[in-house]
Amino acid sequence: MARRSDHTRKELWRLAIDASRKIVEKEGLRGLRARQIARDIGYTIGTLYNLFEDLDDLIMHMNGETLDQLMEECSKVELTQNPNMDLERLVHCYLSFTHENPKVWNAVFEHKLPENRPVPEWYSEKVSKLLHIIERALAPILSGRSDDEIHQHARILWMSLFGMTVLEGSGRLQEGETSLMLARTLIKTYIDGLKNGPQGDTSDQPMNHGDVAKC
Amino acid sequence: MARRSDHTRKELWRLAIDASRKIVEKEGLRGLRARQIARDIGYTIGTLYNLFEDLDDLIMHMNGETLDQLMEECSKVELTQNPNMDLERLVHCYLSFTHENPKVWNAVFEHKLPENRPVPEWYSEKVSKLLHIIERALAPILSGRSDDEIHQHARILWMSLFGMTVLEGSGRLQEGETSLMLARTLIKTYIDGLKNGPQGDTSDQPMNHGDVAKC
DNA sequence: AAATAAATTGATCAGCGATCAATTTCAAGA
DNA sequence: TCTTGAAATTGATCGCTGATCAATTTATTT
Repeated sequence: MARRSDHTRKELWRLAIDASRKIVEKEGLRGLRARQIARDIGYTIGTLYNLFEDLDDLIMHMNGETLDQLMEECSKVELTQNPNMDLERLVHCYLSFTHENPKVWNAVFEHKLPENRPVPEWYSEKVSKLLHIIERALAPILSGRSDDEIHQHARILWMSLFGMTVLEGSGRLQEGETSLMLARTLIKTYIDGLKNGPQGDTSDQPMNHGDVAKC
Repeated sequence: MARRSDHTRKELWRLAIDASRKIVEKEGLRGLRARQIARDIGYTIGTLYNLFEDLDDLIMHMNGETLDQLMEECSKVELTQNPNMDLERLVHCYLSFTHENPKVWNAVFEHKLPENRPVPEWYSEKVSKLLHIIERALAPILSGRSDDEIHQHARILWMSLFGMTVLEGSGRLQEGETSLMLARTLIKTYIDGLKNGPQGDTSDQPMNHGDVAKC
């Protein structure tokens, strides 16, 4: 009963990813099954494997779209030249998104490619673009410093936020604790540190990797 | 061929967890199979399921022991009253551990309990103990502030570090970028922010959860 | 020695991701 | 309009997986 003209390859791709997202929304990444996806879109497993290399591939594309969506939201934040305010808004945006799509967002970091399988370039690029927004917001405060340094601080904030949402997503926050609260305090404190910190004392900041000391 | 007196329950428990750790060290959490564990310890699956509720239970215990080990390492760090130095040392300790046991450490956050299955209390307690070390190191700098606030800052730093190691573990760091570098910069900047930050402007810090603003 | 409790086995189940020969569909060429 | 070949689709099939549980074996208690 092949039905080649029911849907184009692109349409099928959309159907599959949308169906996957819906499953993940309900059941989490753990509940995602190839057979269920196929059933939901009215095709068989074989077709699914004609569209995607394997489930990992499908998940990467689903997560990639999640990053796209977050990117789109964050792009709506108009940057002033006030890093405090800009970052506050970006954080709001970020956390609103993760709160509205908790399971889908969790899937982004819950999923791990098998050993020795590299993260596709197109995926890394999506992450880079998100980082670039933070960099632009952070830049005014670091006008005197190198691009590398700005980049590093942006990444630190990004990773920190990331850590919060990971722990929030796995239910590790405490009673009355919100990632929004935590993130606000982080941003505020970190920016204070950037503003007021001893700029001279950065002797070993650039490039001393490798020599991780023993405890 | 039941061999009740070959090993006590506790010995079997040890064997199983040690075998699991060895598998994870080599293959990562993805490669952990009940049958393989059973084979490695010279028993059958049935026995494994007599020891643990299910694989999730076993993994939780394995990860719990990983937290214990990290705790033990961090406990060796003698705290001076210099937060900068103390945290630097703790971070070294933390990152040394994660670098020496990358896959085992990854398993701690890669694993997720099924929906609606709460994190066991004994597990959360292990995390709390680790946090408490950071709190103690951070306390001198925040002598004037409430315990809650100290606690919050400690948790923020913990979660931030966590985020870095997660991303490092999944190979998302850049060329020439080390979590040690990033963590150092984070700690330094954050502590600067705590020292020099506008202490009066903490109006909305305690308790305003719930109202996550729209983007 | 008998009875009881605990540990251990391994066949078994339902389900999984993945594969691939066979089939069906569609579009292009004669 | 008929033929042909490429692409899409199917579904049976494979080798796994985590989990279950009646039957068996062992150790302890009475």
